[in-house]
Amino acid sequence: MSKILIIEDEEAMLIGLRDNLEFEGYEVDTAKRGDEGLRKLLSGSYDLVLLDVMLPGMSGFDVCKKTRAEGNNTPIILLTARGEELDKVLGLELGADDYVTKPFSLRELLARIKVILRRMATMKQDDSQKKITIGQLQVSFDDFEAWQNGEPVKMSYKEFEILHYLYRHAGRIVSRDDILDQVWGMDYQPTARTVDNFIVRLRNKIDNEESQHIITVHGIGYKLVP
Amino acid sequence: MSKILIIEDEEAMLIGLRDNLEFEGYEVDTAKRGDEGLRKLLSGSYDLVLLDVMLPGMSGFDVCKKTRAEGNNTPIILLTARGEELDKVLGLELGADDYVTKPFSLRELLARIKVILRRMATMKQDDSQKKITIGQLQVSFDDFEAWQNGEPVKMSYKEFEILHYLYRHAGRIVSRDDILDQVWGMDYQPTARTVDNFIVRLRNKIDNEESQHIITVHGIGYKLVP
DNA sequence: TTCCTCTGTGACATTTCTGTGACAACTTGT
DNA sequence: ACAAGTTGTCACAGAAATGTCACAGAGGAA
Repeated sequence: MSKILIIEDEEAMLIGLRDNLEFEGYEVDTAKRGDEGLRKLLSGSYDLVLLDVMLPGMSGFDVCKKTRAEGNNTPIILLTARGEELDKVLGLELGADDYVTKPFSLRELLARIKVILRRMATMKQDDSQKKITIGQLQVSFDDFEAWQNGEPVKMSYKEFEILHYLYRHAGRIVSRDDILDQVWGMDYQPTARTVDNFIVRLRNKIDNEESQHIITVHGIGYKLVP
Repeated sequence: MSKILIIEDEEAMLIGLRDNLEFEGYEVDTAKRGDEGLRKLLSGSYDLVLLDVMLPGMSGFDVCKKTRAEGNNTPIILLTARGEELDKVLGLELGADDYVTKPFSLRELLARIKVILRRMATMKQDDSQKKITIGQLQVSFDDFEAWQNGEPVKMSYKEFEILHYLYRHAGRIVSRDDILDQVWGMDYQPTARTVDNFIVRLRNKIDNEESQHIITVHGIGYKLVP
């Protein structure tokens, strides 16, 4: 389910929103200060943010501005008080996606949340096909592209094919012969040791000291754990 | 300037909106009945529609629904009365882009209009016959013209076609065969190496030392990054 | 015709990818 | 602990793919 971050200093409002959103099935995180909220927003991956304008630490407008300046496009709904009308315009031009005016009805807020989440969902589909993550590597098998925290990583065709085969059989053990048959085909095949060499190259891109994702099963083959 | 259609039966509201929008520089057309509004909407090409919910002839909801059913995606802002709150959700799920609740402030409405028109403007850019920029080259595919910082650059027909194909698939990898099929057609085709040669010629016009826009994906094909 | 541009090809240079062998490190069974 | 078998890893050479250039026809314009 969608994760929503609420940045709001008023205790009663915060609790009310949180409870209602959780009741609706959303996963909710909260922050009471502007700077704290910005930090959470930028670190965690939220699907939507409810952002009060009047905040200690840093104003909602500044949170909004800085978020966009960081290249983060998480949808933001501003919670404004009556009489901040001029600010509304500003707020929307600042990069917010929508706003509601206090006092607002819960139903209205929920409707706007639904609209924005739906819009996001439809936008996501086309802007990239499936990007999957294996260890510290993000991979798009359709586009033959790979990244490590945003930075493109070079991978050869064979490397993609072998990783793809492992991925399709993730959690199961595959033998070297399986890989040879599937990736190279029945006709011509190199040594089984060649597979080991490709495994090394893949490991260099996927694993690090802490986490091992391509597991050796001694005497049998390899296993990819996601 | 943007053309806005107002569908609203209340005379005072209609005139007030029209005058204000015209004052803001928009070109305005109006309709007082739902069916009349739908007809205008479908025939004329408006950039945005303000649509009242309570209308003689046909309700705003039906206008909205039928518009979308016809495949028309003109942005629609619903004008709803207080107490139609539940309808709001419905309205937005019906294909409307936004709504305001009467009585609304003019500034709020103008802000929402600006937001939607801006969103549309950024979406439109690709399908218009604008001059697009790839690297250090500006191209108009409709006119078969190209420039480098203002100076005309000679490009052959095939070069345009190949670049256009790459551009239409920008960000995605296209194989040499894809290009051959799309640019030369299925019947007669030159060598795949011919594609490479054209890529060289395009690169000379597009890339420079600092920035590479036509990327080689070894073993697969090429990719244009904007 | 003559001159020009555009296409497509071949040849060669350069880059990238594959596959192998050698040796080190590890696992397993005794 | 030891030997035998497996796997990890590296450097390197050959293979394959790509970059690049010069040039020859094709076709059009003067």
